[in-house]
Amino acid sequence: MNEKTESECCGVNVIHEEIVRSVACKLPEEAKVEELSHLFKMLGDPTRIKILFALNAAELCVCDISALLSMSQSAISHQLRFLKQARLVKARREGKMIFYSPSDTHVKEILEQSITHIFEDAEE
Amino acid sequence: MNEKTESECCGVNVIHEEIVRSVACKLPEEAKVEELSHLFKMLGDPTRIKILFALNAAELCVCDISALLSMSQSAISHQLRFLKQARLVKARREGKMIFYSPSDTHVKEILEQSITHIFEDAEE
DNA sequence: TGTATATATGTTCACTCGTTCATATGTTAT
DNA sequence: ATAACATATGAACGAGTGAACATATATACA
Repeated sequence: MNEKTESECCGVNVIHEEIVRSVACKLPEEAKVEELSHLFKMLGDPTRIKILFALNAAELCVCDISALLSMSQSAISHQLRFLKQARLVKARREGKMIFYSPSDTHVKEILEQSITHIFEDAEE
Repeated sequence: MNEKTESECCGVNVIHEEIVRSVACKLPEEAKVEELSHLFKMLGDPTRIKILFALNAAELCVCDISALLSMSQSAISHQLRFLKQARLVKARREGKMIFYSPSDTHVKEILEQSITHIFEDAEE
């Protein structure tokens, strides 16, 4: 159990040392990985996905989204907070209401590209 | 609290009924939303993202990934199982070892596009 | 000032999920 | 057959999180 190479790090034998070393250089920095996974965590919830799709179709207030998705105002507000913190949506106040809209077009593109992925999977 | 429109569904007043109705038609089906969120859940973990980046750089066996990420073989194997179930990676047996690689290029594109999103956010 | 409305937030609960430990499966070599 | 190795899997523990309830803030209007 101890005949491993010098690049050991966790008690596991490295089978293809050179390849592992070259791949290690190509991995993105930890901070970037964290940001990425956080973005995907935000997208990894059905409610938030529906909200994003809805906002891509039209600017909406919290109450409208609640009605649209048949969910409580509180639940929607909580999710919008997360989406806002993740800079996926932006808010605009108009009197008593606050209207939400996508903060940029990247999310929409990511969603569309992901749908493509699912489609092609289903067809194979 | 009861003067809502006929399109009520959860006890919330619908402010902009027409808009809500038009947006409702544009929402993807529930099944598709579930698939999407499941895909993003798979991407919403730093370990899995690193694995995907690594596999995009080179075909690797479990042991190599373990060494690369300084994590136990069991942990990597579990994550690979999820990624395989989600059809994000595929496996190829060669003797005692099993080599993993991306199942298609969509994931790579999604990852790259998402990095772009993060980059532009950081620059603003 | 009051009340009503629209949204935000704090707390709690239940559940999901990533990790670890121990064990099982499958392959190669002896 | 047995032993060694690479990987898979089952069980359990702990952290994270979505939703619901109650409450707080903010705006509009009387």
